Amino acid sequence: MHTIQDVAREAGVSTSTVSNVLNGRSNRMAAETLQRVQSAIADLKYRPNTTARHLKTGHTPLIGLLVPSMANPMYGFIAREIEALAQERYNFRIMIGNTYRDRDKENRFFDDLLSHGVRGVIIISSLIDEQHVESAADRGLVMVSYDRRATPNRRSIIDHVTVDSFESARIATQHLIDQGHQRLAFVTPSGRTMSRNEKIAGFLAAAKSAGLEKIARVVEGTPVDEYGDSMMSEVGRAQAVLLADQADRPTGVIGVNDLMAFGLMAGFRDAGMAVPDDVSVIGIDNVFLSTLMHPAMTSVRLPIPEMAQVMVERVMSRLADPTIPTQEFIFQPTLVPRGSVAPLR
Amino acid sequence: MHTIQDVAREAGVSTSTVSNVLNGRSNRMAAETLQRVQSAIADLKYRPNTTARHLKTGHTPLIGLLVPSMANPMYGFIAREIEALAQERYNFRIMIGNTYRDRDKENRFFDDLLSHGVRGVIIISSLIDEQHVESAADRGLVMVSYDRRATPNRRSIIDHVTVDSFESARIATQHLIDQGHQRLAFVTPSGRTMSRNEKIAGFLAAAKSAGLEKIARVVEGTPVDEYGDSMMSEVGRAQAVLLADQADRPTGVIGVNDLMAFGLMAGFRDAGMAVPDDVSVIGIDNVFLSTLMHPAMTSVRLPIPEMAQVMVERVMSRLADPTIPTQEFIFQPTLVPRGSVAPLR
DNA sequence: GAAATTTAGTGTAACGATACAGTAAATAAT
DNA sequence: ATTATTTACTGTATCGTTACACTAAATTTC
Repeated sequence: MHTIQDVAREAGVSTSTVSNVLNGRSNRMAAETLQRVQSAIADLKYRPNTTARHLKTGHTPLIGLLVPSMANPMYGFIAREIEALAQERYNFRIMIGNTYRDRDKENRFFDDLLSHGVRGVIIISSLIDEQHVESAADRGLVMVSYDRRATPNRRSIIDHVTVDSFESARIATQHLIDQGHQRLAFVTPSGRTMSRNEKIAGFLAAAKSAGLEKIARVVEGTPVDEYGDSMMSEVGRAQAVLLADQADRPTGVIGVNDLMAFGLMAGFRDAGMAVPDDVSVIGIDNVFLSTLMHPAMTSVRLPIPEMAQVMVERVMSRLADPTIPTQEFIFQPTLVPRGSVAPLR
Repeated sequence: MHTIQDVAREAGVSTSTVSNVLNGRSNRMAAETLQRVQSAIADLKYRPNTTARHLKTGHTPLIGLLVPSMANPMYGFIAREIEALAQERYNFRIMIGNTYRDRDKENRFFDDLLSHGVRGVIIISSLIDEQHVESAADRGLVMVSYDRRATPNRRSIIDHVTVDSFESARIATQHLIDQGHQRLAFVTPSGRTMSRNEKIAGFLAAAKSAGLEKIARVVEGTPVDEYGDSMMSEVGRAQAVLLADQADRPTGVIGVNDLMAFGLMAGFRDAGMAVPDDVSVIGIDNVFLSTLMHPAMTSVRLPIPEMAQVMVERVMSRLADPTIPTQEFIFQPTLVPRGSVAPLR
């Protein structure tokens, strides 16, 4: 690996001049000098040392990305979008970590990010309490949070980019109601997150507006542990078997997300029920796998590419100018009807 | 953020002494001094600047991870395993990138890794030609390659950790043969990778040993573009529809991987065929979603956690001592029978 | 009791870049 | 013709660490 000094020597100029070339200040030199420096750079295949740059400037072309689990196809999809945008549009790379919705793991990642000098962070976490995220922002991190609403009437020091979770569950529920379903259930793993709470509220609101609030049920399964969300489906599967066994079993079931709903479909089948003939199932996320299920699963689409774009733009803008006020961006979900929901017989 | 100087001042010692404490050379000082430094560190909540450390020592606790696409659940799973191990066991973080099986993207990532001073790299890529990977290793990267065999009779400068792809396809095919299937097809997207080639060979070998080589067919679909492997299933789906339309259509079909096989199952259903009654389908990878399919999909398990562990251990060992000779690690796959394969009627 | 060794530190030059002040020569202004 | 300004650079301190050479005092050895 060559250094800027090698280039300077090769081109017969000072390191300052090479640095100027590197940083686009070529107006300060003769065209011929620029040429010489450029060919020296090319000849030596010189690439600036990001670490040294960083130490001097305080900036590093890296952003942190915290996801609950990369093994969850939804987060894999979001991560892919974010990485691609950051890389192609801004030449930034991604430092990624699994946090398993664990506050301590999140905190440890913040520490590492700080010690690496990384200042831009996108965090996918929907833990109820975001105190630790706020205090990480206090320590200098430029934070964009996904899947969480801002606290109302309170100026936050972090950006929030989220889908309207209330609405996503509401339209899923409404879809079931529109198909004549009355005995409704919403299934979630145990352990409350902000988006889960909102979805529950959306579910309940839809049920209530149809006069169904008395029989609408929120079913809380076992917790989803750190093994990253393959558990999610298993929880759904187990709950479906339990639900199927009940006399007044629901005819329309909403999964807190697609993985849960996949599990629900499998579980109902395990219990001898047909989807959608005996029970309708709907998920939220619209991961690409929904179309591969049998029947293809009805779901609620989240505009991930659009949201990823806003998240990346936001970190980048606020990294460039930290005085920009934070904002909350709320995206609207849309229903994607497929085969797992049928009219009530 | 405090620096080592702040700590030195606070503790009333030199920065050298603080550095010694930081690097575990506490034998060189009085117990009382160690105490003072430690409490200064705690009081100031001091954390060493990784960047400055790196510039000085040439080491950075970061490894690069190249995956074709994080949106592919298989790679998400592998990435999760690798990240967790690197973090928990070695306190290393991960710089990740999607490469879409594109040599230029891989090369650009190598450049960035080098400029960031990252030396340990795990690359998941199975491009036929690994010249560029070798030359990245020449430039100083400690490489561990997944899903590729080493070139026979040739000492490589990169480690290879892979499942026996030939065998994975062979046992999948043999399973179909054992169930009485004779008209076999192996479906892959167009574009050859090393592991795809080996799987094709394994498929053909199994067919041949059963005297079926004349009718065994390798079906190559359209290419899978950069949109990261949701395409994979779509290719399978389209090919299944095409296959279903043929008079001598296969009764046993192997997908190059689970995503492909998911698509195949969906496509056969689209064409009015029942799985497994009319056609048996088997995948390779055994992603957790296989169990959620209807019917649950038979697949071939790859020992990912074990492989991830070897990969991480290998980068770490060779990072510590680059003179360690490279090795090839080949893991054996196992059949996981489920419901998508049935005896030929 | 002098010399040798150990203990408990310290001082300073790097690592590879950039920022900023400085400068010599060329050109422009009056 | 003198001064002012612009052009085209260069020198050096600095970012936060660590490595290594160094030292003064205390202890051990002979």
